[in-house]
Amino acid sequence: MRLSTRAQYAVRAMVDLSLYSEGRPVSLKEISRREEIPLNYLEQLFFRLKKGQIVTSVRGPGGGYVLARQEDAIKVGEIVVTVEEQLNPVACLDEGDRSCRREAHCVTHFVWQGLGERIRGFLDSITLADLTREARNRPAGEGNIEKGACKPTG
Amino acid sequence: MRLSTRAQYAVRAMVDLSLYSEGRPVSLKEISRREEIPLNYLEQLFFRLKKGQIVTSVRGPGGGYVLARQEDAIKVGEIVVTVEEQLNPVACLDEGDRSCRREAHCVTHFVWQGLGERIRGFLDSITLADLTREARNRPAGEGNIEKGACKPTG
DNA sequence: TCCATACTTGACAATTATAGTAAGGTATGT
DNA sequence: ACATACCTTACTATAATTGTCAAGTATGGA
Ligand code: FES
Ligand code: FES
Repeated sequence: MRLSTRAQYAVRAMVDLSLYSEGRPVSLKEISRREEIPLNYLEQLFFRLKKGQIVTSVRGPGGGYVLARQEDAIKVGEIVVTVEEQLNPVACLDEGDRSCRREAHCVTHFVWQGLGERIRGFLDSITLADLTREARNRPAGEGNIEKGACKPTG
Repeated sequence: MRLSTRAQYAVRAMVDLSLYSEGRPVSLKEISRREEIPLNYLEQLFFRLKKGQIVTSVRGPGGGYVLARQEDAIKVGEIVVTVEEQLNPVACLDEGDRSCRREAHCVTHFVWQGLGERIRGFLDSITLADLTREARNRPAGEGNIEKGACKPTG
Protein backbone atom coordinates (compact mmCIF):
# COMPACT_ATOMS: atom_id res chain seq x y z
CA MET A 1 0.00 0.00 0.00
CA ARG A 2 2.72 2.41 -0.95
CA LEU A 3 2.42 5.70 -2.70
CA SER A 4 4.85 5.99 -5.62
CA THR A 5 7.85 8.24 -5.14
CA ARG A 6 6.63 10.03 -8.24
CA ALA A 7 3.68 11.23 -6.21
CA GLN A 8 5.80 12.17 -3.22
CA TYR A 9 8.25 14.06 -5.40
CA ALA A 10 5.48 15.78 -7.27
CA VAL A 11 3.84 17.10 -4.13
CA ARG A 12 7.14 18.29 -2.70
CA ALA A 13 8.09 19.93 -5.96
CA MET A 14 4.75 21.70 -6.10
CA VAL A 15 5.20 23.01 -2.58
CA ASP A 16 8.67 24.22 -3.51
CA LEU A 17 7.40 25.88 -6.65
CA SER A 18 4.66 27.56 -4.73
CA LEU A 19 6.99 28.77 -2.00
CA TYR A 20 9.68 30.24 -4.22
CA SER A 21 7.60 31.51 -7.09
CA GLU A 22 6.35 34.95 -6.08
CA GLY A 23 4.79 35.45 -9.46
CA ARG A 24 7.90 34.60 -11.46
CA PRO A 25 8.49 31.28 -13.21
CA VAL A 26 10.68 28.83 -11.31
CA SER A 27 13.11 26.66 -13.25
CA LEU A 28 13.27 22.94 -12.67
CA LYS A 29 17.02 23.34 -12.12
CA GLU A 30 16.31 25.32 -8.96
CA ILE A 31 13.75 22.86 -7.68
CA SER A 32 16.06 19.99 -8.49
CA ARG A 33 18.84 21.57 -6.41
CA ARG A 34 16.70 22.51 -3.44
CA GLU A 35 14.71 19.31 -3.21
CA GLU A 36 17.42 16.96 -4.39
CA ILE A 37 15.29 15.40 -7.08
CA PRO A 38 17.03 14.37 -10.33
CA LEU A 39 16.43 17.02 -12.96
CA ASN A 40 15.49 14.54 -15.66
CA TYR A 41 13.01 12.92 -13.38
CA LEU A 42 11.45 16.27 -12.51
CA GLU A 43 11.06 16.98 -16.19
CA GLN A 44 8.93 13.88 -16.57
CA LEU A 45 6.80 14.85 -13.63
CA PHE A 46 6.21 18.38 -14.83
CA PHE A 47 5.40 17.10 -18.27
CA ARG A 48 2.49 15.31 -16.66
CA LEU A 49 1.61 18.16 -14.36
CA LYS A 50 1.37 20.45 -17.33
CA LYS A 51 -0.89 18.07 -19.21
CA GLY A 52 -2.99 17.90 -16.06
CA GLN A 53 -3.27 21.70 -16.18
CA ILE A 54 -1.87 22.17 -12.73
CA VAL A 55 1.07 24.25 -13.94
CA THR A 56 1.87 26.30 -17.01
CA SER A 57 5.28 26.73 -18.58
CA VAL A 58 7.36 29.62 -19.83
CA ARG A 59 10.06 28.72 -22.31
CA GLY A 60 13.43 30.26 -22.97
CA PRO A 61 15.94 31.93 -20.64
CA GLY A 62 14.41 33.05 -17.38
CA GLY A 63 11.58 30.66 -18.01
CA GLY A 64 10.23 27.86 -15.86
CA TYR A 65 6.93 26.80 -14.41
CA VAL A 66 4.12 28.72 -12.77
CA LEU A 67 1.04 27.51 -10.92
CA ALA A 68 -1.93 27.34 -13.25
CA ARG A 69 -4.28 28.36 -10.44
CA GLN A 70 -4.30 29.83 -6.96
CA GLU A 71 -2.64 27.79 -4.24
CA ASP A 72 -5.94 27.18 -2.53
CA ALA A 73 -7.51 25.83 -5.71
CA ILE A 74 -4.98 23.03 -6.15
CA LYS A 75 -5.73 19.88 -4.20
CA VAL A 76 -3.07 17.40 -3.18
CA GLY A 77 -5.27 14.65 -4.58
CA GLU A 78 -5.14 16.25 -8.01
CA ILE A 79 -1.37 16.30 -8.01
CA VAL A 80 -1.17 12.68 -6.98
CA VAL A 81 -3.72 11.47 -9.49
CA THR A 82 -2.07 13.43 -12.26
CA VAL A 83 1.35 11.82 -11.88
CA GLU A 84 0.13 8.42 -10.76
CA GLU A 85 -2.60 7.55 -13.28
CA GLN A 86 -5.08 5.96 -10.88
CA LEU A 87 -5.55 5.96 -7.16
CA ASN A 88 -7.43 2.70 -6.78
CA PRO A 89 -6.40 0.01 -4.33
CA VAL A 90 -7.27 -2.78 -6.79
CA ALA A 91 -7.15 -3.10 -10.56
CA CYS A 92 -10.79 -3.95 -11.13
CA LEU A 93 -11.75 -0.42 -10.06
CA ASP A 94 -9.72 1.19 -12.81
CA GLU A 95 -11.60 2.86 -15.57
CA GLY A 96 -11.65 0.66 -18.64
CA ASP A 97 -10.88 -2.51 -16.73
CA ARG A 98 -12.76 -5.54 -17.97
CA SER A 99 -11.33 -8.20 -15.69
CA CYS A 100 -14.52 -8.33 -13.68
CA ARG A 101 -17.86 -7.53 -15.21
CA ARG A 102 -19.81 -8.98 -12.33
CA GLU A 103 -18.71 -7.12 -9.25
CA ALA A 104 -22.12 -7.93 -7.90
CA HIS A 105 -20.77 -11.37 -7.04
CA CYS A 106 -17.57 -10.17 -5.44
CA VAL A 107 -18.03 -9.68 -1.74
CA THR A 108 -14.85 -7.73 -1.19
CA HIS A 109 -15.27 -5.36 -4.10
CA PHE A 110 -17.24 -2.79 -2.16
CA VAL A 111 -14.57 -2.71 0.53
CA TRP A 112 -11.85 -1.64 -1.89
CA GLN A 113 -14.24 0.72 -3.57
CA GLY A 114 -14.97 2.42 -0.27
CA LEU A 115 -11.29 2.52 0.55
CA GLY A 116 -10.50 4.27 -2.72
CA GLU A 117 -13.16 6.85 -2.02
CA ARG A 118 -11.75 7.57 1.42
CA ILE A 119 -8.25 7.97 0.04
CA ARG A 120 -9.35 10.38 -2.63
CA GLY A 121 -11.59 12.22 -0.23
CA PHE A 122 -8.80 12.79 2.22
CA LEU A 123 -6.24 13.92 -0.31
CA ASP A 124 -8.76 16.22 -1.91
CA SER A 125 -9.41 17.87 1.44
CA ILE A 126 -5.88 19.28 1.52
CA THR A 127 -4.77 22.09 -0.75
CA LEU A 128 -1.38 23.41 -1.74
CA ALA A 129 -2.20 26.49 0.32
CA ASP A 130 -2.43 24.33 3.44
CA LEU A 131 1.05 22.98 2.79
CA THR A 132 2.74 26.27 2.03
CA ARG A 133 1.16 27.84 5.11
CA GLU A 134 2.59 24.94 7.08
CA ALA A 135 6.00 25.42 5.47
CA ARG A 136 6.17 29.13 6.21
CA ASN A 137 5.57 28.47 9.89
CA ARG A 138 8.81 26.58 10.14
CA PRO A 139 12.47 27.45 10.55
CA ALA A 140 13.52 25.39 7.48
CA GLY A 141 16.54 26.03 5.32
CA GLU A 142 16.73 25.12 1.65
CA GLY A 143 13.94 22.95 0.36
CA ASN A 144 11.00 21.82 2.39
CA ILE A 145 12.45 18.54 3.48
CA GLU A 146 15.42 17.23 5.31
CA LYS A 147 18.18 16.14 2.94
CA GLY A 148 17.88 12.53 1.93
CA ALA A 149 14.57 12.06 3.66
CA CYS A 150 11.39 10.81 2.11
CA LYS A 151 13.24 8.33 -0.02
CA PRO A 152 11.43 5.05 -0.59
CA THR A 153 14.48 2.99 0.28
CA GLY A 154 17.09 3.75 2.87
CA MET B 1 -1.38 3.01 -4.47
CA ARG B 2 -2.20 -0.62 -4.94
CA LEU B 3 -3.04 -3.17 -2.34
CA SER B 4 -1.03 -6.36 -2.76
CA THR B 5 -2.82 -9.39 -4.10
CA ARG B 6 -1.68 -11.11 -0.92
CA ALA B 7 -4.05 -8.85 0.97
CA GLN B 8 -6.88 -9.36 -1.49
CA TYR B 9 -6.43 -13.10 -1.44
CA ALA B 10 -6.21 -13.17 2.33
CA VAL B 11 -9.47 -11.33 2.80
CA ARG B 12 -11.27 -13.51 0.26
CA ALA B 13 -9.87 -16.64 1.82
CA MET B 14 -11.00 -15.52 5.25
CA VAL B 15 -14.50 -14.86 3.98
CA ASP B 16 -14.54 -18.28 2.38
CA LEU B 17 -13.29 -19.93 5.54
CA SER B 18 -15.89 -18.16 7.57
CA LEU B 19 -18.70 -19.06 5.19
CA TYR B 20 -17.95 -22.74 4.86
CA SER B 21 -16.65 -23.52 8.32
CA GLU B 22 -19.71 -24.16 10.49
CA GLY B 23 -17.53 -25.03 13.40
CA ARG B 24 -15.38 -27.57 11.57
CA PRO B 25 -11.89 -26.91 10.29
CA VAL B 26 -11.66 -26.03 6.61
CA SER B 27 -8.72 -27.32 4.59
CA LEU B 28 -6.71 -25.04 2.36
CA LYS B 29 -7.32 -27.46 -0.47
CA GLU B 30 -11.01 -26.60 -0.38
CA ILE B 31 -10.40 -22.89 -0.24
CA SER B 32 -7.88 -23.16 -3.02
CA ARG B 33 -10.40 -24.88 -5.23
CA ARG B 34 -13.30 -22.58 -4.50
CA GLU B 35 -11.41 -19.32 -4.68
CA GLU B 36 -8.92 -20.35 -7.34
CA ILE B 37 -5.90 -19.36 -5.32
CA PRO B 38 -2.74 -21.49 -5.67
CA LEU B 39 -2.49 -23.87 -2.73
CA ASN B 40 1.16 -23.12 -2.03
CA TYR B 41 0.42 -19.45 -1.98
CA LEU B 42 -2.47 -19.94 0.41
CA GLU B 43 -0.20 -21.86 2.72
CA GLN B 44 2.10 -18.87 2.95
CA LEU B 45 -0.79 -16.58 3.71
CA PHE B 46 -2.22 -18.80 6.41
CA PHE B 47 1.22 -19.19 7.92
CA ARG B 48 1.12 -15.46 8.52
CA LEU B 49 -2.52 -15.40 9.55
CA LYS B 50 -1.80 -18.00 12.18
CA LYS B 51 1.14 -16.05 13.54
CA GLY B 52 -1.14 -13.04 13.63
CA GLN B 53 -3.54 -15.08 15.75
CA ILE B 54 -6.43 -14.61 13.39
CA VAL B 55 -6.86 -18.32 12.76
CA THR B 56 -5.89 -21.51 14.54
CA SER B 57 -4.92 -24.75 12.88
CA VAL B 58 -5.82 -28.39 13.29
CA ARG B 59 -3.27 -30.84 11.94
CA GLY B 60 -3.69 -34.26 10.50
CA PRO B 61 -6.43 -35.77 8.35
CA GLY B 62 -9.69 -33.87 8.58
CA GLY B 63 -7.73 -30.91 9.80
CA GLY B 64 -7.60 -27.36 8.50
CA TYR B 65 -8.09 -23.89 9.82
CA VAL B 66 -10.65 -22.33 12.14
CA LEU B 67 -11.29 -18.71 13.02
CA ALA B 68 -9.48 -17.78 16.22
CA ARG B 69 -12.30 -15.47 17.22
CA GLN B 70 -15.89 -14.61 16.41
CA GLU B 71 -16.56 -13.22 12.95
CA ASP B 72 -17.49 -9.86 14.36
CA ALA B 73 -14.24 -9.60 16.30
CA ILE B 74 -12.04 -9.86 13.23
CA LYS B 75 -11.43 -6.63 11.39
CA VAL B 76 -10.52 -6.48 7.72
CA GLY B 77 -7.69 -4.12 8.66
CA GLU B 78 -6.16 -6.81 10.86
CA ILE B 79 -6.12 -9.31 8.04
CA VAL B 80 -4.52 -6.88 5.66
CA VAL B 81 -1.88 -5.71 8.12
CA THR B 82 -1.04 -9.27 9.06
CA VAL B 83 -0.22 -10.42 5.55
CA GLU B 84 1.15 -7.13 4.30
CA GLU B 85 3.61 -6.05 7.00
CA GLN B 86 2.79 -2.35 7.09
CA LEU B 87 -0.02 -0.26 5.78
CA ASN B 88 1.82 3.04 5.43
CA PRO B 89 1.77 5.08 2.26
CA VAL B 90 5.43 6.05 2.64
CA ALA B 91 8.48 4.32 4.06
CA CYS B 92 9.41 6.94 6.66
CA LEU B 93 6.27 6.06 8.61
CA ASP B 94 7.32 2.46 9.07
CA GLU B 95 8.27 1.38 12.51
CA GLY B 96 12.01 1.17 12.83
CA ASP B 97 12.70 3.39 9.86
CA ARG B 98 15.60 5.76 10.34
CA SER B 99 15.64 7.48 6.98
CA CYS B 100 14.20 10.63 8.44
CA ARG B 101 14.80 11.65 12.01
CA ARG B 102 13.53 15.16 11.52
CA GLU B 103 10.00 14.86 10.25
CA ALA B 104 9.45 18.25 11.82
CA HIS B 105 11.08 19.73 8.72
CA CYS B 106 9.15 17.73 6.21
CA VAL B 107 6.05 19.56 5.14
CA THR B 108 4.40 16.62 3.44
CA HIS B 109 5.01 14.11 6.20
CA PHE B 110 1.82 14.89 8.08
CA VAL B 111 -0.21 14.41 4.92
CA TRP B 112 0.96 10.83 4.47
CA GLN B 113 0.61 10.21 8.16
CA GLY B 114 -3.00 11.35 8.06
CA LEU B 115 -3.63 9.26 4.99
CA GLY B 116 -2.32 6.15 6.71
CA GLU B 117 -4.59 6.76 9.65
CA ARG B 118 -7.63 7.10 7.41
CA ILE B 119 -6.80 3.90 5.59
CA ARG B 120 -6.39 1.93 8.78
CA GLY B 121 -9.45 3.54 10.30
CA PHE B 122 -11.63 2.57 7.39
CA LEU B 123 -10.42 -1.01 7.12
CA ASP B 124 -10.79 -1.44 10.87
CA SER B 125 -14.40 -0.32 10.67
CA ILE B 126 -15.34 -3.41 8.67
CA THR B 127 -15.45 -6.88 10.19
CA LEU B 128 -15.53 -10.33 8.75
CA ALA B 129 -19.12 -10.56 9.96
CA ASP B 130 -20.03 -7.66 7.68
CA LEU B 131 -18.59 -9.49 4.70
CA THR B 132 -20.17 -12.85 5.38
CA ARG B 133 -23.54 -11.22 5.95
CA GLU B 134 -23.09 -9.54 2.61
CA ALA B 135 -22.13 -12.84 0.99
CA ARG B 136 -25.13 -14.73 2.33
CA ASN B 137 -27.45 -12.15 0.83
CA ARG B 138 -26.35 -13.10 -2.65
CA PRO B 139 -27.18 -15.82 -5.14
CA ALA B 140 -23.49 -16.85 -5.54
CA GLY B 141 -22.26 -20.26 -6.52
CA GLU B 142 -18.88 -21.65 -5.51
CA GLY B 143 -16.52 -19.18 -3.90
CA ASN B 144 -17.38 -15.62 -3.12
CA ILE B 145 -16.01 -14.16 -6.31
CA GLU B 146 -16.46 -14.51 -9.99
CA LYS B 147 -13.92 -16.85 -11.53
CA GLY B 148 -10.82 -15.05 -12.65
CA ALA B 149 -11.84 -11.75 -11.17
CA CYS B 150 -9.88 -9.66 -8.72
CA LYS B 151 -6.61 -10.51 -10.39
CA PRO B 152 -4.03 -7.72 -10.40
CA THR B 153 -3.27 -8.17 -14.11
CA GLY B 154 -5.71 -9.03 -16.86
C1' DT C 1 22.51 36.56 -35.75
C1' DC C 2 24.03 33.41 -32.45
C1' DC C 3 23.95 31.44 -28.15
C1' DA C 4 22.62 30.00 -23.68
C1' DT C 5 18.69 28.76 -21.15
C1' DA C 6 15.15 25.80 -20.12
C1' DC C 7 11.16 23.41 -21.49
C1' DT C 8 9.66 18.97 -24.53
C1' DT C 9 9.56 14.26 -25.53
C1' DG C 10 10.61 9.45 -26.23
C1' DA C 11 13.34 5.58 -25.35
C1' DC C 12 15.63 2.72 -22.28
C1' DA C 13 18.43 0.51 -18.42
C1' DA C 14 18.71 -0.77 -13.61
C1' DT C 15 16.63 -1.78 -9.63
C1' DT C 16 13.19 -3.50 -6.70
C1' DA C 17 9.05 -5.69 -5.19
C1' DT C 18 5.69 -8.98 -5.93
C1' DA C 19 3.60 -13.12 -7.38
C1' DG C 20 3.92 -17.58 -7.78
C1' DT C 21 6.49 -22.29 -7.70
C1' DA C 22 8.90 -25.99 -5.59
C1' DA C 23 10.23 -29.03 -2.25
C1' DG C 24 10.77 -31.12 1.84
C1' DG C 25 9.37 -31.52 6.59
C1' DT C 26 6.18 -32.46 10.73
C1' DA C 27 2.11 -33.72 13.25
C1' DT C 28 -2.00 -36.62 13.66
C1' DG C 29 -6.17 -39.33 13.03
C1' DT C 30 -7.63 -43.85 11.15
C1' DA D 1 1.95 -47.55 8.75
C1' DC D 2 -0.11 -44.40 5.90
C1' DA D 3 -2.59 -40.75 4.07
C1' DT D 4 -3.86 -36.15 5.06
C1' DA D 5 -2.96 -31.58 5.68
C1' DC D 6 -0.45 -28.17 8.05
C1' DC D 7 4.51 -25.98 8.36
C1' DT D 8 8.57 -23.65 6.58
C1' DT D 9 12.17 -22.12 3.67
C1' DA D 10 14.12 -21.12 -0.62
C1' DC D 11 13.97 -19.80 -5.08
C1' DT D 12 12.52 -17.97 -9.81
C1' DA D 13 10.07 -15.35 -13.00
C1' DT D 14 7.72 -11.29 -13.96
C1' DA D 15 6.15 -6.88 -13.58
C1' DA D 16 6.40 -2.17 -12.04
C1' DT D 17 8.98 1.56 -10.72
C1' DT D 18 12.78 4.44 -10.50
C1' DG D 19 15.97 6.85 -12.58
C1' DT D 20 19.13 7.92 -16.81
C1' DC D 21 20.16 9.30 -21.49
C1' DA D 22 19.72 11.75 -25.42
C1' DA D 23 18.06 14.62 -28.89
C1' DG D 24 14.99 18.29 -30.00
C1' DT D 25 12.32 22.99 -29.80
C1' DA D 26 11.18 27.61 -28.37
C1' DT D 27 12.73 32.05 -26.68
C1' DG D 28 15.04 36.04 -24.72
C1' DG D 29 19.20 38.56 -24.69
C1' DA D 30 24.21 39.83 -26.10
S1 FES E 1 -14.44 -7.69 -8.70
FE1 FES E 1 -13.49 -5.99 -7.74
S2 FES E 1 -12.47 -6.88 -6.04
FE2 FES E 1 -13.43 -8.61 -6.96
S1 FES F 1 9.99 12.66 6.49
FE1 FES F 1 8.15 11.54 6.17
S2 FES F 1 7.50 12.22 4.21
FE2 FES F 1 9.31 13.37 4.53
